[in-house]
Amino acid sequence: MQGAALLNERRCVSIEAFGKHLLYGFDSALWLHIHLGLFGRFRPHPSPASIPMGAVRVRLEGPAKTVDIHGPNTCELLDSDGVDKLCARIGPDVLRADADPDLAFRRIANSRSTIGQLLMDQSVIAGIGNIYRTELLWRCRIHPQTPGRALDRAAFDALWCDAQMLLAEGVRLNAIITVDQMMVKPGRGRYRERVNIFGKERCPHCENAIHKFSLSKRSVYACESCQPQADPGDT
DNA sequence: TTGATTGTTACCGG
DNA sequence: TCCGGTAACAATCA
Repeated sequence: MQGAALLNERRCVSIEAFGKHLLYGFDSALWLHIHLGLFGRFRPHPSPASIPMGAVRVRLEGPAKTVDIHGPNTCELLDSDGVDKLCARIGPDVLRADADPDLAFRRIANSRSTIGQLLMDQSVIAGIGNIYRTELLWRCRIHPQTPGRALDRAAFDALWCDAQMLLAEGVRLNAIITVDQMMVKPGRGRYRERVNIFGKERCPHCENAIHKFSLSKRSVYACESCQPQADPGDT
């Protein structure tokens, strides 16, 4: 936070997103790097906003709106060199036009780790979180414990395309929605009606029980019937 | 009041 | 070099 004063009265001239990392470019060649992590939140207020409430790390003030950023995982100032280093360690972002899916495929195809773990590794593919991991793999009929090297190019391409589509919808509706035919944002509440198997007990496709287990220290769900595990001999 | 959780990184050891 | 495990940190909700 010691650098925050450097941005006083500065104008934000560009905003970039690399996966879940946000970069606000200022006319002073400085970048504000924000990662919201698990708990970070943007809270908008009409301008002029009153005194910040709670643990506000950054306030971005415009003529009409003011946005307070609470509880980000990362909140720091970077110069161009720092931005280059950050970009170098983030894998291709499915939502970016300049993303290179070949790079993601090579990293997956050369890894003994499971696809469930690899999808959570931001240096492999950026932007996919825990809910999208479960939902994408279910939609593509891939078991989370399939080794990366067992995934063929066609399966990867299907996964990449579905991720592009789902994440774009997520941006459009500002909500994680992975069920088909939900073109509008549902009302407030939890995700139960927005997802297929995450946090569910039954598979909507075959009605079999959903298996919950831990992968990369996070809960993952799978339908053992719709997402059969690869024969260990295949790897 | 407590536990779970839409995430990431550093560090250590095998 | 790769990978697994652990710890740290953040805020909110049921």
